[in-house]
Amino acid sequence: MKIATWNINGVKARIDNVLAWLKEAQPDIACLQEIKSVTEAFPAGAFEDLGYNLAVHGQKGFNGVAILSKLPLDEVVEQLPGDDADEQARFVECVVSTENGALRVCCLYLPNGNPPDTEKYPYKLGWMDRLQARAEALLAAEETFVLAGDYNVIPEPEDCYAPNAWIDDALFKPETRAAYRRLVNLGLTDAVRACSTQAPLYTFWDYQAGAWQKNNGIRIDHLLLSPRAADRLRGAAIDRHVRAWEKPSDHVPVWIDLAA
DNA sequence: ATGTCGATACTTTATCGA
Repeated sequence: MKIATWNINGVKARIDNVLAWLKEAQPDIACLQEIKSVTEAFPAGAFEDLGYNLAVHGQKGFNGVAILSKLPLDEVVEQLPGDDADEQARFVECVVSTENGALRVCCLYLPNGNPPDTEKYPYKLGWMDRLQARAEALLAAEETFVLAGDYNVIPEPEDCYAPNAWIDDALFKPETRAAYRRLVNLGLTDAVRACSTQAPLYTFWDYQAGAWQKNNGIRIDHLLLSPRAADRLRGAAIDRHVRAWEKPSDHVPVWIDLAA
């Protein structure tokens, strides 16, 4: 089965691209970030017509996430536990039934955190602590799960075009990378890195300064797999050709192929 | 070279977030 993640940068602006990509890629499950829409305004019918069940956690103007799934959604959680005062729509997770048992898919839009000398950065690090706790709880329950989304984290220097230019950025600061390493070191598998011998591998190219034309990209969209999910990993890919389409998102879809 | 987008509001241009 194919599970994808894609920051679409606005569902209203991107609906034609998203539908075209869904028809081309045929993912079983697609985790979308930055829908920039309230739940009520999300174009559910267009996705239901393609055979998808929906779990949408929207917000006015910014953020917003959604899961599209061809399998029925047995359970949906719309909040990352750990802070009831957090009103930003950055998380939705679901459980689906597969031939190999229950699979939990978490769709996350981790805070950007810039500029780092503002309250935005501690919010990002706090959010990463909560994600760590969520992963620990699911591992303790021996669940099979995938954490898919826009992490706004450049894991390693080889994941960006000019590491020295990113040193003070919230996406690459040592504290950010350390928090991401703590998460992975729980025993999770970075699917794209596990399936590739290449570097660099980018998933985002800024709209500015001809970043796409110069291939000045960064790798910030990740699928982290629990051990039981990693055992079923058959492949992973980045659909970078989508960045060359008309009116593209600044991110491209990233997907994995799991056995059954 | 902070060079581009998308969404919002007491809109028709400035702002915010990325």
